[in-house]
Amino acid sequence: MQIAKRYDPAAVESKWYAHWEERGYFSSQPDDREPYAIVIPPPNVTGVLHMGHMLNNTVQDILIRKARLDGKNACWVPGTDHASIATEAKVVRMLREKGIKKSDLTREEFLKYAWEWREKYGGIILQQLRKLGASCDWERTAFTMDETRSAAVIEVFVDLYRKGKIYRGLRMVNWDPEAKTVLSNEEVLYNDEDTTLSYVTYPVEGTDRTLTVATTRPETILGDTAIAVHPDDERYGDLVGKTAMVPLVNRKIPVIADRYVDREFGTGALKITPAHDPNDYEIGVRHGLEVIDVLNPDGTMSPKAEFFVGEDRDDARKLMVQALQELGQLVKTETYRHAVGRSERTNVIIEPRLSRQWYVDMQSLAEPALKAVLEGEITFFPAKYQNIYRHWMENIRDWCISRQLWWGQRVPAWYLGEGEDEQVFVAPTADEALEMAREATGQASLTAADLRQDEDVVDTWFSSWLWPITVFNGFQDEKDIAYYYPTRVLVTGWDIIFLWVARMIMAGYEWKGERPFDHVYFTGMVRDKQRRKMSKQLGNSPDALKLIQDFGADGVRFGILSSSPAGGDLLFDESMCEQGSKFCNKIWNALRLIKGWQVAKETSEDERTKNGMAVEWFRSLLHQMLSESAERFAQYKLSEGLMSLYSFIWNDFCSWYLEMIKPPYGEAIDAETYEATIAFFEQICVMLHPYMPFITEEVWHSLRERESGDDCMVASYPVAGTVDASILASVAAAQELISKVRELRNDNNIGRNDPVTIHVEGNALGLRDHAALRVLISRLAVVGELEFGGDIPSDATPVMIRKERLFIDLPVTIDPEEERARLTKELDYYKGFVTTVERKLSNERFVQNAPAEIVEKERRKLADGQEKIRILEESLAALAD
RNA sequence: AGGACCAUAGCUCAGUUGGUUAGAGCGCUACCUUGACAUGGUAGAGGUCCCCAGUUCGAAUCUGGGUGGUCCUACCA
Repeated sequence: MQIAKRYDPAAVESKWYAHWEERGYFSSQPDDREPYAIVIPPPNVTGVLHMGHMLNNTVQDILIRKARLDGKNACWVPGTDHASIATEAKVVRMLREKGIKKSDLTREEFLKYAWEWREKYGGIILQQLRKLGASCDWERTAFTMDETRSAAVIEVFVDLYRKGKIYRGLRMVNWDPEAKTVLSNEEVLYNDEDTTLSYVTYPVEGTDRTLTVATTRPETILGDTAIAVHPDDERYGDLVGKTAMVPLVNRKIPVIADRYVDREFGTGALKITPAHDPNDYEIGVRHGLEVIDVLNPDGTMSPKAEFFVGEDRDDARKLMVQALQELGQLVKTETYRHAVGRSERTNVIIEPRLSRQWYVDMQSLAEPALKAVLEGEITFFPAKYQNIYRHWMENIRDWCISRQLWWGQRVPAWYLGEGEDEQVFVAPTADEALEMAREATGQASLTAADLRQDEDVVDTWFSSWLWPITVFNGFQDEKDIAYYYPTRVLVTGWDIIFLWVARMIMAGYEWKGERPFDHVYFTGMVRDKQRRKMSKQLGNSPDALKLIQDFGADGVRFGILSSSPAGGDLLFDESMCEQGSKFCNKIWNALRLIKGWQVAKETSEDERTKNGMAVEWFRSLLHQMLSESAERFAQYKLSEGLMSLYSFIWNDFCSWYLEMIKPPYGEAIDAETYEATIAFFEQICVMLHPYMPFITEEVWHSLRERESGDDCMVASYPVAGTVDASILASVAAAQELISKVRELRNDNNIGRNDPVTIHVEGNALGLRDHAALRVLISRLAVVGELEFGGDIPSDATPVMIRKERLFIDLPVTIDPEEERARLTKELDYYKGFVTTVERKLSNERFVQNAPAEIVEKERRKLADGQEKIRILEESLAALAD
């Protein structure tokens, strides 16, 4: 069989992905097997694959492929999120480029454009996931805004309303002036930023004094309705109750006293703008102050400001400062650093705004969700996120769920009447709402036209939090949900622990009475080598698809996983992908080597003996590997698992095992060893498959002819068997000896194929009785003669392996000085070693208190060390002769 | 301001309930084109386990304090 010289990922990957899909390996239906379900964190429907997705989905694919190989009914449900703010913003921008303003469109017209956009771009990211090898059940692809998911959202909204857990409230909210919608607290990100603190004076009527306040928002002065000082502040006590004058607008406002004011900050006097600051609002309520909203929803100054109307808040701020300066009411300005809240989606500065919105009362939802995590019903990996989770859950605040957008599920609330008389009817449909309205009012003549449906949609996360239930159509149909739910593990970034993870847990208990998943695996942030976040602005985010092109999907999967323990940030470096593609090449070349061998029925006895041992040795090693890897999977130590496989394949399999059994040039290998080797390679393929699915499938098929349906992806994961410790030990000793010989060759410039002689003292390493070991050493160390007894040449180099001595006789004479130096260095090491052990053992308290086995171990260490010193000194003395 | 987590080789990280004069991968250095692979091989250098104190026969590991970092929450005129 002719095998290409180079591994060609591109061709291999598309071939096998199509094959798997065609065979239906990705799809899952309930059956008698144990279910293993994962729901994907749905990427934004208009998004493109970035490094975060690559990490996240590689992890999920590894877990799901491993489960499949373990014989479980693996089901990975893919889908996308409608991401109302982000998508609506994109559609608005697209329309603007076409010269269409959103404000000129009706809701229906806009939604038509949005759906078109979604049809066109909505599948891109899912196509890209295929390139990565993701083995999702594509037939189950869901969308948070499709019919099933939307119906669930409405059902849940109505259900919560009827339970009294959803209400409407007038509050200060986080307003995004670009998206022109309210946001939840979790969608606002705070960062320290430099701003200017302006000191402004207000004249106080009936006195010749002024009050100076410090503010970062001079433009909101136009909406001031009071000045507050601390009641115990002696500086201002006599001014409380007097009237101050707002600059420019010349409005008369009271000077009030309130304990909220911090006497230490600024001047100790605080301007109160109830419309534009949450604390000012509270103070306003306490003192019955007027609320003057000087801003429009888009962040420009409203007519109520009287000045700078129509100017953006930033421009208005500058104009205001200028105006104050001209009036002589600006005392000074200074730079001030404080936390500024920005919209997670649009990155604009959040504007506090008073408005009426829908809220979910979180208290009762949070209780079982908190308990589940604290009591270990749901386990977090890594565990440290439990603390963060607990802290948030114990201090949870109500969730603002309405959004002033069109792209999303419309709030199922209908209103009758205006103002004070307004009545609300929450129902799944307009008809039911109408029925309710007729009943409530006793007016059978009411028609649909009398009711107005709420204009808002619900928060995207209000559909996402139902995801583990709705992807299995869990509000309509029992079949799938009963089988797959709870899912096994959720894999997601820790940054959405509150936005998503916590809320899914709440929803799980609220509607299914059960956890949505057993485990949560938190991935870290993907950063660049300098630990900077990947971002478009910095241009440090590599093109995911180009990486796959350059290194192959397997190479990229290797690179992205090889240094990213759960919860830890991933410092992405392309060179890790390169290492992955080199690894593919290594595996590929092992295949080429094996497939290049001639197989014979009969080979020499030496060969068969040696190979028999090599096969048994490697079998033990493989079993050891398997039992270790089970624990690693259970603990989600995936990168460790990959790295140990890497070393197992590269070092143990390629560098040792294959070299051990490699037939001499021009000769053939015996059929038995050959078959065993093919079987080993197959098991290696299966073990590596979850990490690197493509090359393993290709190698699997190159190893031998297969019947249709005999694919690596659906093979059985090997089971750990017994480990022969004695064979591992004797081969390890042989490896040590072989390395010593190589080291000596290297140090003395002796060619790889120049034979050396080894003199064995006594029965060192049991070599007298172990033919296989003798052949092995002779072959790998290129030993001409292996001699027992007889005279040992005085210039032969002694080496210590396991307390036993052998002499390596090189075809050149070693410089006695260099040899002395080498031996002295080794002697020094052991002397130091023995000293520390002796010190320990001569300490009576150690001998008394330490466990017997530890003391015994130390005694053995001492004896071994002393023996080595004896031999080394002997050798040094011999050298002196 | 309160809290969480972290600090081990140049870099990224392992290091079980305290018990190898501290490990891996990458990188670095030297040598080697040999017949699967130079996308390779052989070897080497490189660490006061952040600092100080304590507990202990014994501390990278446990406790306290300090320093530095990351993050969360709340507030911030």
